[in-house]
Amino acid sequence: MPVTNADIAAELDRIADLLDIEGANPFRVRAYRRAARIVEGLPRSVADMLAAGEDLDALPGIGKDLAGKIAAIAAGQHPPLLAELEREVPPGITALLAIPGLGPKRVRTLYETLGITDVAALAAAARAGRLRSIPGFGPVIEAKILEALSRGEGQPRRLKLRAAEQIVEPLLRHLRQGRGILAAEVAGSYRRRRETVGDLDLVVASETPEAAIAHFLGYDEIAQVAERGPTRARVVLRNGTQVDLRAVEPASYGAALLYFTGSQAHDIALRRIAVEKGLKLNEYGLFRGRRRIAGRTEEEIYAALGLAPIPPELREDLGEIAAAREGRLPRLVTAADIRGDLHAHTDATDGRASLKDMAQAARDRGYAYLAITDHSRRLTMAHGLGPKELARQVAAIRRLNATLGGGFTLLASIEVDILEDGRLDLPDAVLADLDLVVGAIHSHFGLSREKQTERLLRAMDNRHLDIIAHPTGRMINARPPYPLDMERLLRAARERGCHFEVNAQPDRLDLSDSLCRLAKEIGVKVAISTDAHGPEELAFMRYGVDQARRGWLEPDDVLNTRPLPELMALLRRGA
DNA sequence: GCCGTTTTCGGCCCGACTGTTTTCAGTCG
Repeated sequence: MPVTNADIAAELDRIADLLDIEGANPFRVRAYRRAARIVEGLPRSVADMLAAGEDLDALPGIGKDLAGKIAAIAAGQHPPLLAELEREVPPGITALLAIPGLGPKRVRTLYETLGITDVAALAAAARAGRLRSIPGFGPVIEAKILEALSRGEGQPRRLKLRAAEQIVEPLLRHLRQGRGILAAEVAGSYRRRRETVGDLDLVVASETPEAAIAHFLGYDEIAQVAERGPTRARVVLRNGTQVDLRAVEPASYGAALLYFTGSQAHDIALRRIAVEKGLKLNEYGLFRGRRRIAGRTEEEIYAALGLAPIPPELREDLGEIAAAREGRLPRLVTAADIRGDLHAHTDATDGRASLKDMAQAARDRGYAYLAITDHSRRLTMAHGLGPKELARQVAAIRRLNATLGGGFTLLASIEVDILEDGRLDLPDAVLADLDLVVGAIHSHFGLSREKQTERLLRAMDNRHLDIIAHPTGRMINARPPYPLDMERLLRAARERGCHFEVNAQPDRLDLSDSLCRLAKEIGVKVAISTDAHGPEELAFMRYGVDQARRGWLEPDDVLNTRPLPELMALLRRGA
């Protein structure tokens, strides 16, 4: 079993947790956590980078020591530091940190006074009323722990972005109706458009922050108020989502938005810049001494720090600050740049709408083209098309195009199955008649990394294949990506003139943000496609665009920002 | 543990809220 970047990040987080519980230097703990986030966000596997002879300590935030430990973990070794920590602190104890209200200090106290090392022992002690007598604890904390345990907390639950949106929209409507609320926005990872969000962070501007808090607390979906103060409240909604609201005066709104949008690493980096300039940055503004020199908008704060305004999607401390300082931030792709969709199904296979309805919906969105990519025959459960059925569909598409007019074109295409050995599921002669060919893996997810990579390489050897759809097969919160050598695949794609998809289904978002960035670095253009199975799913485009933006993609990096003739010229058959 | 056209040692972002405290530690983001 290869050691993935996620595995390495988890080990680094475990070291950080154990060090934290031991009472180590907090900056040392932070270094491990920061390294975990860096490794997690790398587009390429650490194992590959090491095999290529790259120095991990070239990454900002990773020095010689951490580079050595990461290499050891990647090689499947147990770092001596971790072994040592596990001798001193029972390793299972880190699970207690996931319980709200329990941090490293209290967890350590629980261990030292009552010998508690796991959730079951904690629950037993709390039920027996033994926590309240520990110094620093009391009856209220004991009750809160019991309540958290009864809610089954301890396992952080992250919502997919689309689910979060459905919670956010009515909540924002409620807030914006509040008297004296001048602006309201969702910040946090939601605003950065991460594929999943933990909790929701709201920021409102009001001359009377306390009244704004009171209005927020009147929202009828609130199940429990966990905290409330004059400028901040924290609640849990009926559906279990935690929502934090921060209310500030308009002069601080930009500063508060900046602070609560994060990421934390981005915020810390900005504050360091402020300190270097003899300034102080907090959620109320940017200050020289006691005088506020910026705060009403994010833009004026960035400007005062000598930075171009940084779009929320880039705020991960992954190079955006240097780019903003040097005036080389990307001009990110937007939904308005998209001219068409290159992956959609109809009721000929597993879609829900007719060819005509899908065409109509795409045209109504202002698109110039829509590729119809039904499944091929191998996918029997989706009633995949064989050569004859496909020929009939192609003829129907040509006929429909003759009647549609208005600068809109349906493209005859297919989502052809990539078989276990890398061959495509339809004969070349059939594929040659199509406008473009999208290929995808739908079976044999369990192949070794080597075999899965070879499979896709072989598929790309077929010159009819234009785009690899949902390249890693991952399903967010449900199925990990199958192991692939993505760097090798992207380099091969560039050589062959093949392209990769950013599948915009909110459950997929595949390529991910960091893989988008890798594709751009290697020079492979991507198609942002919805894989719509009905007209309404054409609207998923914006989720794909969001991921592409997180991956630093500009309009030129995206195939379907182009008018049809330019698009066709970029495909292999046009070359 | 990281990092440095001020530094290779001595810094490291900043504040709100809670509960348990008689003035503040712990947690959280």
